Amino acid sequence: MPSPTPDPVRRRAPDPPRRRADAERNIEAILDAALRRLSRNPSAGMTEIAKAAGVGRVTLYGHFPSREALVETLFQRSLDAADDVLDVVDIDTGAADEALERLVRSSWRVLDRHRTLLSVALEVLGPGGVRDRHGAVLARVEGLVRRGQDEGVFTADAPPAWLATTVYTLMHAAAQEADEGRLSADRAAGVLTGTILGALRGPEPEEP
Amino acid sequence: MPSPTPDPVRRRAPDPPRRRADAERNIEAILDAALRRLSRNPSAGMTEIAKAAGVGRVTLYGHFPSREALVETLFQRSLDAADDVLDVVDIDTGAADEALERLVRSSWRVLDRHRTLLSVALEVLGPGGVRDRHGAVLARVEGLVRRGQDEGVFTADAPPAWLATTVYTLMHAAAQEADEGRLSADRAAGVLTGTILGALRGPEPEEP
DNA sequence: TCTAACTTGAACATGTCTGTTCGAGTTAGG
DNA sequence: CCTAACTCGAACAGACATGTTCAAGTTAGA
Repeated sequence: MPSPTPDPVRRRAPDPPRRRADAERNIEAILDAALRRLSRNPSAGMTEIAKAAGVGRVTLYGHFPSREALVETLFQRSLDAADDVLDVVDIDTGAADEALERLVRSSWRVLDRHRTLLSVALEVLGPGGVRDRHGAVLARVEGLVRRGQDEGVFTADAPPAWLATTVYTLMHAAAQEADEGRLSADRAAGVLTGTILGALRGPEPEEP
Repeated sequence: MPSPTPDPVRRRAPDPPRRRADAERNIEAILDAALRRLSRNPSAGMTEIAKAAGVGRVTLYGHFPSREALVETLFQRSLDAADDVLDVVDIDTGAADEALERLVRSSWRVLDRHRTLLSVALEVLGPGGVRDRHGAVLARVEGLVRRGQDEGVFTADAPPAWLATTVYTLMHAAAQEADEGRLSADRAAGVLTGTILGALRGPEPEEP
């Protein structure tokens, strides 16, 4: 049987089906490699991923019964990671614009790895749950935006959902630009937060 | 011979190899359909595109010898269209922020259709020329940004290339949000220009 | 009207991707 | 050290995409 033990992680359930150490290690290697390869090339195949993980193709299928299952796990992991960041950054404390700056500075780099993953998930898993699940994490940012609007530090002329998308989008863009060397890594963080804060502030109204 | 006449357009050369009217019509239909299908699903195949264009698969191959050739034509067309917009919008006239607002309002909708095309071109044509050719049109926006910085209406704390990317990225995002109904079409233009102008203005410095 | 240009479905060769199975070899861990 | 867990290459089946060819039908346009 190529199948080592039941299944790897699914959803937020650790569900630890005592696996051997090497299996555990390989699963990790596979997920890492998959994330890397898929964000570079969204149509990377199982063979390519297995090779990048330094693992046989059969082993890959042993842990993930299908490409879809692999993408699903990857996607869920990505969402969990985002959730963790939002927890750790303590999004509800302090002035909204300062909380946002903390958020941006702490996670724009990580977001890079996950930037193409959303489109892959959309293609493989279908728009069904994907939109909603991704929307759920965006909603947390949206909450922060709304708080900022109440505090008067963000413009109230734009819908919070749009401003949340703006944050997300610009973080992606900065990560990509930095990744391709068009934005120097050390200036990136400062420039990005400046741009985002400006965007959320909106255009200054001419008349009071 | 399934091949009607030489080739369809290539590059900026109209090169009109007298085609019959129906051929001309079909080519147009194919390009339209391809743009539509590919931006919805980047890995759409020739069969899918042909069907969407209401044309036989053989006819499609008659006009475009390969999928790559089709994407290439599509990509070039897209660049040409962008260039035309930049011409028509008269980017070098008036205050920089006003010129930018004209640009955004006139083309954010069109950009929607072309949003996924860049990634398709990257995958099919390779990063080689694609980056440069796309960069060339971005450079024109960058020029406008630089002018705005000189005039003092845009922040000088961020590199012009980054601000140009910001404009491009936010236009994409708005088009997508509007496309999926999360941003009402009538408010979209105003909200988007507000966000972009704010982003280019940057964060207000606390002290003078 | 007459012809060359054009379109078309079917069928084909080729290739790549996905999953699966087999059989034999490693390795973790009690 | 012994066994169950795990890995791996090779080889398979099926699906699907790309191009090509063929032979017969339509249609534009002079």
